[in-house]
Amino acid sequence: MTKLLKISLPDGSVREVPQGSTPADIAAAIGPGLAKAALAARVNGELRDLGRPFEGDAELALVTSRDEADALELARHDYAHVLAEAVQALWPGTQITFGPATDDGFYYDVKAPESREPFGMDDLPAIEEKMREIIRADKPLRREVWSREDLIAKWEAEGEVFKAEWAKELPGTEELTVYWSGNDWLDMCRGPHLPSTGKLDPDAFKLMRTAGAYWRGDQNNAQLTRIYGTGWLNKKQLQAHLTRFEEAAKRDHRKLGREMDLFHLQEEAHGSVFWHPKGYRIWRELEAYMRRKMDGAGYREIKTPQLMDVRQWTQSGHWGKYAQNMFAVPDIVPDVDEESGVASPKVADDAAWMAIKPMNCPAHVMVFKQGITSYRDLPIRLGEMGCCHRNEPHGALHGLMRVRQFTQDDAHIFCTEGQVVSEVQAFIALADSVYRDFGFTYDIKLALRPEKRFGSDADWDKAEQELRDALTANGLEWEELPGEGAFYAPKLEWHLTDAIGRTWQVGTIQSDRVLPERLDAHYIGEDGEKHRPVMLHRAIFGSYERFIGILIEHFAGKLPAWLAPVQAVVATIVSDADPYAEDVAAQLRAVGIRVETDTRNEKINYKVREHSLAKVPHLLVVGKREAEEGTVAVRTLGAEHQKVMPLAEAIAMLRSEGTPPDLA
RNA sequence: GCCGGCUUAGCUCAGAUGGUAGAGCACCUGAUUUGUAAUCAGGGGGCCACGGGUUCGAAUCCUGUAGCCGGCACCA
Repeated sequence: MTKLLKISLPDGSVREVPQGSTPADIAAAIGPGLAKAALAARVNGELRDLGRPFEGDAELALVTSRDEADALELARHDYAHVLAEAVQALWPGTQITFGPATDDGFYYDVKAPESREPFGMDDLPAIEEKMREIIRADKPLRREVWSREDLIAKWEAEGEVFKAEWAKELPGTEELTVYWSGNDWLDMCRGPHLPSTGKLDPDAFKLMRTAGAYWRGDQNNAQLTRIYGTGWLNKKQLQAHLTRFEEAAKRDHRKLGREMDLFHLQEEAHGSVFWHPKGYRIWRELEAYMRRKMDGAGYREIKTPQLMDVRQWTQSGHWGKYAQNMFAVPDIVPDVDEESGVASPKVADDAAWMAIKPMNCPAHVMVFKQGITSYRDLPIRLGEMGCCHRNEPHGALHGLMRVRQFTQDDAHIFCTEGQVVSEVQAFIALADSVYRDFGFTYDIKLALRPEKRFGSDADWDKAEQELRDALTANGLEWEELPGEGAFYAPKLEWHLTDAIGRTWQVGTIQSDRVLPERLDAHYIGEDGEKHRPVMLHRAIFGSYERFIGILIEHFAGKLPAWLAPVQAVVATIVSDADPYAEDVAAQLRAVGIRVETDTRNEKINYKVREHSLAKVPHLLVVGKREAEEGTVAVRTLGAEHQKVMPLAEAIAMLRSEGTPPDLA
């Protein structure tokens, strides 16, 4: 007699079913509605196909579209498969590789057949149409276990060199599976999948773009075409996503930077920013804010050279590791032809080379090393608004977010072994207070030792544990990222979440025992002997350029009043009010409010529109009435109506709103 | 750096099939003195990214370079 399997359901009930039963059978037994709605199953917590038989007694939870995270993951994975099937149906000879789900959809990396060019945007509509066909055909997705040899043979027979390569490396110990789409197409895949392509909504996905991607993420390998799509459970979700996508485009800092006249970039200095008066005003406010924060936290600000002899960078290890990303400058005087004024620099073979600093650390160690430091002086916290240059790969440059010249809110804390945890704790608190002031929430990640690194394992163990201890002491949770640390130190990273849910890595603290060693920094301990200090590298904004870019996108250009380049505009309705407008502006200026007047001969509608688009927080409209009564009509950005108030009240309001959060 | 795309006035963009450029906004001038998101009229403005080639003739075709855009790789 065959033994019945006991399947327990989330409601606590237990069903007994014969061997070979599947979650789909249970769903059908419960009711036809559930049978139709079921997309997959969680069997003992593991997400599985509906049609995959139980292997023993189990806890079962059926997954429907109400289990959104699971349902989306399944749908996106299936969209990816359908995408690959569609591309191969349209262009036989296309090689397929991988196609995972992403945060908002899916992609598949493919290689176009030799007979045609790589796929491009123009191909997307045809592929989408073919995908819809496959979805409407409601092809069953069937799991099958294959031997490794059969898989390799299949891929080799079909000229799928990437798939064959991968199959050869799959561990022999694991059960290898394929999924059929109907009876005519299959892909090697761990699964799980929906029961059939018809469970996908043909109107809930959209192919977004194509891009190059390397096979297995290695730039020495073949370049494939990655086809990106966004995929959802229904059309409404897709629409909502596309709207969000447009929203993100509207707040693009490159676009707003031009519209708001904050900065520009140009070919002659690509990757370096030309800050305009309004953009630099934001910078100055941020810098003043950060100085107050750092002064208050016991940092002392220094300024160190832009150019240092390459010897210094060799000693620190940066020249060896990053020379290709550094700007090197020969220490020479170019010949100048007196007549023509033409300079012709020649670099002698024995010329001394200098390099523009790509970071501030070695220079800070040099400052630390001046004189003799006692343990009584520690910790020493040296801060610098350090302007650095890195010759980034050209394809990496992106507006303010990735530049070749940037200024960090940098600092290095030199401390004893025993002070590390409390210094990290203090920094965690400082960073928190800053991010709160800007209205960001964040997640903290701990990046652990990379494969290529300096320093002993014992030191790495200690350094990583100190960071964990500091987080624990501050009652915080974190995620660990193996292999992501810097070559000299593990790091904590602050990942901010902005107003539309995107994340940005900004702040960091790294506990470094390598650089003090390499540059021979020491202090005199209680015992009168020389000791190595630990060096904590840390930044909160990261770089001013990038942080301003993030702020622009976070606030969609509508910066809080304390950061707004122009905090108020006094606009006149009739020219009779001009003298009063100037008087109002003068009074505002006298209390430190950044104000402009607009007395142009234009309609008030025109002025309101223009200053609203310029994202000026407050518009003070004055006409005959206000001039006579000593009032202003205040129109706040985003509001549909205005409020008439006595000038004194308006000044008080603007002063309070324009006060930086740390001074409020 | 790699793959694909793009580059026309300050900005956003039109300019099949080759015949040396156009709109809106912005700017300037004039009129208008206006009550909360575009007043009207006139005017000026372009080495069509840059270099080479094909052609009687190139913004249009070919080619090289640069920058930008979307990714990839990189990110001390």
